[in-house]
Amino acid sequence: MVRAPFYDKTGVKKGSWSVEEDDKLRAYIQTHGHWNWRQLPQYAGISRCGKSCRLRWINYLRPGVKRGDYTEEEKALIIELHQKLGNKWSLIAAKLPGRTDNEIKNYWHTHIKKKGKRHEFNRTSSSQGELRDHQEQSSDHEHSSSPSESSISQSNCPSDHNILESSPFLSAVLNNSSPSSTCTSTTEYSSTLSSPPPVSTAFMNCHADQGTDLAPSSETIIPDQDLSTGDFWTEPFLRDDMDSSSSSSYISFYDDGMDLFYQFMPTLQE
DNA sequence: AATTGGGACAACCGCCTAGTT
DNA sequence: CAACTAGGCGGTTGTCCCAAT
Repeated sequence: MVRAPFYDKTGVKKGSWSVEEDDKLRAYIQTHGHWNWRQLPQYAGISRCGKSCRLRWINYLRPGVKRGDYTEEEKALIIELHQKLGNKWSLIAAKLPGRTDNEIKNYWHTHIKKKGKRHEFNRTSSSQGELRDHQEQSSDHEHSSSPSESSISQSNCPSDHNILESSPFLSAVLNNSSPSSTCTSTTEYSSTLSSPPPVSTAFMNCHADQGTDLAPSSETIIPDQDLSTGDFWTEPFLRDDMDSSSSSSYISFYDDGMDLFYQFMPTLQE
């Protein structure tokens, strides 16, 4: 299920995370916050790239991440929000406490989309010759989003109320449209949790830890030794409290012929 | 019992955007 | 204003698990 650990040519570890790595990352972030993802692995003593650390923290290690089966409310909400937002997984995740965009994305691709295709197939095989061309198009070009598909979606997709009215939970969540009203998206969570210590404190903490378990290993590159390369080792102590999730307006779009799926969505709620 | 094919999901990759210089 | 950097997002891949054959 996970990729076997290996080291790339630059010495960066890839693949599945070990318990030890998880512990190091968790301990470091809980102590210092993630003041700079790219430099964090150096100080945490992890041979990973910053992106990998960020992903691991956001999706698995940070407190409050919910694992396991989805509730009926969550399933319905995912469907509903995907209908509204398209593949904006981070926005969808923002409405699902404890769920991450990656997890929702996986869930969608494995569970819901599959269901939708089944319904689509049943409908195709039962009759509806006029839809055949469109459906073949949908399956052959999964990421197309033609105007014709959108128009079909607009005219035939079920009302939001089908779901909303069936679930007080959904109503409550969806009616609360303010991005700042919840703190569940990856972006928002990092904004709130990661408020780093004051710069000087963070700096002192990091260097005070050089001799501890949290210090970089002797093999790791100390950032200020490598400034001449002109790469990302620049200003390390930046605030990380920008909230980008609320700034991006999105254009609702649908892929994979999902508009047809939405036609049958009410029947998927069982 | 062995094989196989699909499901599930953790992780990676590449691109985009916002902020900074 | 252009170039650069970091963070974030969405798409895709790799691999384990398990049911079907």
